[in-house]
Amino acid sequence: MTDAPGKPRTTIVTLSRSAGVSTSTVSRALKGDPSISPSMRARIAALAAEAGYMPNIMARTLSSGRSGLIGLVLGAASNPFYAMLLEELVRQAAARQQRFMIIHAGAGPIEDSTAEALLHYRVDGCLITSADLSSRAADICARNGVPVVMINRIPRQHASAVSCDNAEGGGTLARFLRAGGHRRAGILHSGAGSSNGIERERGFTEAFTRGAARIVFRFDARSVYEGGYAAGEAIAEMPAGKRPDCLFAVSDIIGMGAMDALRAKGLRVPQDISVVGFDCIPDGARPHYAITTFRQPVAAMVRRGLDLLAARIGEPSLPDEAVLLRGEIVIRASARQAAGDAWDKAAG
Amino acid sequence: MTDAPGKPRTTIVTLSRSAGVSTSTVSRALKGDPSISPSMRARIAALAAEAGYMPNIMARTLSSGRSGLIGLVLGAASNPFYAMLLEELVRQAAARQQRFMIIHAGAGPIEDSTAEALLHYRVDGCLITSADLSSRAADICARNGVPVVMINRIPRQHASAVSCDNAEGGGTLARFLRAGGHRRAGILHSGAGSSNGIERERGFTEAFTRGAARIVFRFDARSVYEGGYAAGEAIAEMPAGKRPDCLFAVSDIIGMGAMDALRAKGLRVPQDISVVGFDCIPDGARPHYAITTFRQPVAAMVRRGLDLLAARIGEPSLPDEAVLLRGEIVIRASARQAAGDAWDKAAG
DNA sequence: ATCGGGAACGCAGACGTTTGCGTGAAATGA
DNA sequence: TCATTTCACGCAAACGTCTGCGTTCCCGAT
Repeated sequence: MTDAPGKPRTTIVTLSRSAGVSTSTVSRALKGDPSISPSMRARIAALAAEAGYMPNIMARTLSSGRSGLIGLVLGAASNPFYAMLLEELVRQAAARQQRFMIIHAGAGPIEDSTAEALLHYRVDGCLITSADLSSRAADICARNGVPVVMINRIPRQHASAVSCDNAEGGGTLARFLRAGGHRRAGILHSGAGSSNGIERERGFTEAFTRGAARIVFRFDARSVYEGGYAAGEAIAEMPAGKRPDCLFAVSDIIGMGAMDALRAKGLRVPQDISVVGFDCIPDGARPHYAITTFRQPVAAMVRRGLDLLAARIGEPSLPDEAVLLRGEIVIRASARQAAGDAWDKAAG
Repeated sequence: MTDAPGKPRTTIVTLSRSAGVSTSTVSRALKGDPSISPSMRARIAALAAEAGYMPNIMARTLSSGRSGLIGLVLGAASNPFYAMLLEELVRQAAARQQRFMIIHAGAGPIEDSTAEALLHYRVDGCLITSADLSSRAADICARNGVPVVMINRIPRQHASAVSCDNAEGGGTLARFLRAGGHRRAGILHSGAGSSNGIERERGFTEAFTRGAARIVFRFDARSVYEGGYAAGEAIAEMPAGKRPDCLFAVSDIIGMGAMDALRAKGLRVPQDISVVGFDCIPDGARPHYAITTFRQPVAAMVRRGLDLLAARIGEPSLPDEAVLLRGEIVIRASARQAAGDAWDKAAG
């Protein structure tokens, strides 16, 4: 079965024999069952440590139904935001003794056979982080009673979700731009498939369009740098009078593309046109971009997401829940702002 | 145990009963054992499909010792190269009916408890993609007979590896730069901990330093954008006569940082100084950078890596193997080149 | 002296698959 | 026609852990 040479992995049975007790006692002792005497518990713990005992999770899963495995659907890695999210997820999950099984990574659609793997492995729950609205994995989970939590996404039926308050973020950015004297905004969105983008744009538009201020330009940048770049080129082509005086990109990566295109065409950012983004990805902090943006509270989002999932794994009948976390504006050099600190006060 | 309400998951036992045969027959029929008659096989397959049967991998693992899970150690996601790698890995693994369990992601060290999870879950093998030389996970695997394959890394003891021919890549870049008339090179390396960087630098130096050409500058850019930026600033400070006339960054991300810094300080790339990188990450193709680089054959590397691993899972006694794949230079605008197509000929 | 009641463990079945050995029956060869 | 294969399938023992029920022993309270 395993490697022929004589290493009979130490198991609970091995331990029970060398301790002269039953396997059930060993099992219970190892997980701190109060019905085992402290002395016995200590003795078994010592034995286990000495023998280098490693529990066989597969066996545990088979017996108890709990695998400690969480299915993970990851968004397009071309957006550094998901890289951030991934690292934070893995870190926090490990601290909770949970591991991720990757179901999918990338922009493409999820094949059925892939999504079903999630059932084969009896994952305890499933985490979906993808702005993409359609998700086969979520359906399969829902049909089979596997709790689903979405991070960075608006909840769908049969799923809990935690995301940043996208509308509020868009609104904050809009107020900042207005305070900086901008009245003609362009919006670089990411199509109808992205729930985040839709919310951000809604919040922005509502807060921006007061008085004479209006949205004078919209462009579908598809959540990729190239899309933003194309938008920037289009804007640069416009006659100076028609051009927006500021740009709201629903994600930093788009905004960065736009900035590069504008500059390549000879326009100055922020002197000729201001640009703000969303997400606060590390790349946006580089001096070359220094993009003003809205930071999503990634660590907190991950923590709440994992909490939500853990709760539903423990008690599957819990109702779906959507939590919105507040982010914060990060002011950098890519957008002109009002003189003095008027904004600081207004921001409260 | 599972959800109380009446859904008794269809198992092999269920199927065996409704088919009126033994469980062993069902098991064998489902996996195409030739000792089962075609008619029986068809009948059982139909039954399984109809009942929506899903094998319980945990039970299979317990019995057969093979989990179909591969442990994955991922490098720092701040380098987009690993994002590329991840997507390709997940895609190809899924096609082979294999899944990844994430052991670690990011730059930080791997905790022991994390690495041991890999034993708890009885992973069939382990894939390590990280330029970082030290790796706790590899040791643990080696000690427990779990095959290890490293991608994008020089092999260590007890591990197979597949990587791009880094030295050859460095050499190619060096010859390209020489052909472009450069004689004073600066090298932006990533410290002694990166086996890739070391090889790339070695190959570059050997090919570049002929005749009057020499390496006039070295800088540890730690594989991050900021490191490259710092290097660029340092170079811009140098008196014009002392400055290198070209820069070899052992990874694109470093080179991009350097380019931004040089330009911010008023130097022109490539007019004042040429810059070449390594990896061919998508970001480097952006018009703003257009960095000349060396493309690693990622898809092929992943394929060979998975092959290597599969072979060793099947036959653990196979000796370690190191495979080097040839990459190709990608010429863009960040480096001056010789007039005409002299290079094309010389490259062969 | 009897009884009720924890405390501390042991028994044994279950979880769902896999697999080494059978074992009848049909097919083959002489 | 009989011995020998080959075919197709069944038996049952793992795999390692969990857990619902006992069972024993010891104590303090009647």
